[in-house]
Amino acid sequence: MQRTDAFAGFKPSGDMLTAHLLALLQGWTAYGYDLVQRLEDAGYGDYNKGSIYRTLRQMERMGLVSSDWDTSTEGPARRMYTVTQTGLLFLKDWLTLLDAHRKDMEMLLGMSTRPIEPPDTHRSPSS
Amino acid sequence: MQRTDAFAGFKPSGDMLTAHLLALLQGWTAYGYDLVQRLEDAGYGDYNKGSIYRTLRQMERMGLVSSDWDTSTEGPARRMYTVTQTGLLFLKDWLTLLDAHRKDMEMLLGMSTRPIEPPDTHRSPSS
DNA sequence: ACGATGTATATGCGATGCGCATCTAGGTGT
DNA sequence: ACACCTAGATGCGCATCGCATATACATCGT
Repeated sequence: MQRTDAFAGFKPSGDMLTAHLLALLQGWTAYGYDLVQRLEDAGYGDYNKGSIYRTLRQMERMGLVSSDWDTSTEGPARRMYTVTQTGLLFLKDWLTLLDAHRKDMEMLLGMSTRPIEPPDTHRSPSS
Repeated sequence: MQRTDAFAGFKPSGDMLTAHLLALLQGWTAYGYDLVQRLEDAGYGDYNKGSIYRTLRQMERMGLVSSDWDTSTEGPARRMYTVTQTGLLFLKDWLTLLDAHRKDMEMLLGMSTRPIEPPDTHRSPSS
């Protein structure tokens, strides 16, 4: 997390990448290279190629997906990933957390999603 | 990110903590100890005490907040934080990103926010 | 036969982030 | 003198991540 100005070059990763991958995998099996390209083409964040492979393996260690090799196609073997029930629960929990966080934000920012305007001068009522 | 089962003991941090702190600071000044307690009491995630102080300093390095010492009160001096315009922009961008991510998720999960049910047996139509 | 290119996965390195525990230090009460 | 509360900060060890690079199989052109 070190986008220089406000979010310039933000690269989501970690939990967000995990969520993206789980969502892409939900209902189908897929392999890494395909996911890399789909994330790239669809413009869902510009993730790092290596991070995607590593995150998939990590997700497997966490039990969110399972994998096995597919040698039936031409070209190099593909590691096919399938979402587990734990993975689906994780995805559900992630969305729940997102909503809770969003609600927290709205609460803290004044009960409504009014746009945030930078004040010309900030007040400081000092506790 | 290594909650064992689905999200057990999830501790949001990084961007989420930054967002929480910015939201708490928006419109007022505050100091770390106060923020620690407010986050704790309000149940906005159970953040680590040390992480909060370090995140605040990091936010300052990023230009999201500015700080100066307050020695006017009794007790040890307090480092008072104030949100900058960059901080407000960051907060706005964060919420925009959250919404975009949420929309991505809905899109990928089938155009609706239908609850995700773990299937009793998962299908694998293979590519 | 052989090198270039495309497909597919993985890892080493250096930097950063974070949880946990601990430390410093001032102030208050007994 | 001592315990306790307030307030902020740091050292250690581990995980994460971007970037670059490595490995390997297959296809195509010459």
